[in-house]
Amino acid sequence: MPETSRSVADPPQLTAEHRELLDEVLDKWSLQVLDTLCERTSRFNELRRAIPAVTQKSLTATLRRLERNGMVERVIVRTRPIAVEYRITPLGTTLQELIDALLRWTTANMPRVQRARAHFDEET
Amino acid sequence: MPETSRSVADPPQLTAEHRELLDEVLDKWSLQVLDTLCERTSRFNELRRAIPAVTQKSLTATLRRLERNGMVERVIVRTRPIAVEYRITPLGTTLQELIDALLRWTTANMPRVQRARAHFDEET
DNA sequence: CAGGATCCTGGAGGATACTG
DNA sequence: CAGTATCCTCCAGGATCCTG
Repeated sequence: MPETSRSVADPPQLTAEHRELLDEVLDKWSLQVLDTLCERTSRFNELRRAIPAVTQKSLTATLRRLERNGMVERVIVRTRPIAVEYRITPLGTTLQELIDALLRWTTANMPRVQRARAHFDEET
Repeated sequence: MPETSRSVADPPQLTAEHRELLDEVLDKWSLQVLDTLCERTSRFNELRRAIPAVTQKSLTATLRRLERNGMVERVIVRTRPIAVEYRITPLGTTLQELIDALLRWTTANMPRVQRARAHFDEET
């Protein structure tokens, strides 16, 4: 069948829906939150301490977003005062593997990038 | 040496530098620009037509950013009027492979994500 | 054709104060 | 402790007009 075939692994189409999911899940704070939760389940204020630069508002928003998309699970512990634990889900773990691939790529190619930048910046 | 060892593939550290590179290179329009240029070298207005939603300003900014980071190459063709070709670099190709991995992940997991969202949204 | 220059606006996200 | 509720700022990015 002479379909206009692409390469071997047939890269999927980038729709607005996929773009939006990536935005929600790869956003500024999500990477650090997921990274922290991969090491161990944490409570709200533990996360704040693990990620000092995040504000309470942004952390809440990030956790809600990740929870809504099924990346983390929110577990309420009925003590007094209340405690809330955040743990990564299996789906979140698959995402973390992807993020690690991103970080390995940046690490491996940062020198080339910096040379490209230096070259670009010194022109004119 | 009893360093605090991590897992097998030792996931690299997320520094501000790496975060910033990912932001510059995985941004809203970059994915579509890279995707288009992977299929074939294109000129400015070809890109505009390939990505109808992008404004001229945003496309220019995206191309400059990608060029600065060594992902695309800008080739000036001295005709009248002038023509400019944008082609993907080897480094850009490695990035595209990564993006394809992202898209494969979203494609594979979109059903789970949508179930998670439905579940989350119907709770009160 | 391939941009540069301006003006403008929405909405992300910080700071701060309060609460079940 | 784990959030909500407001207010406010800032700037990415769209719309528009102009040019080598």
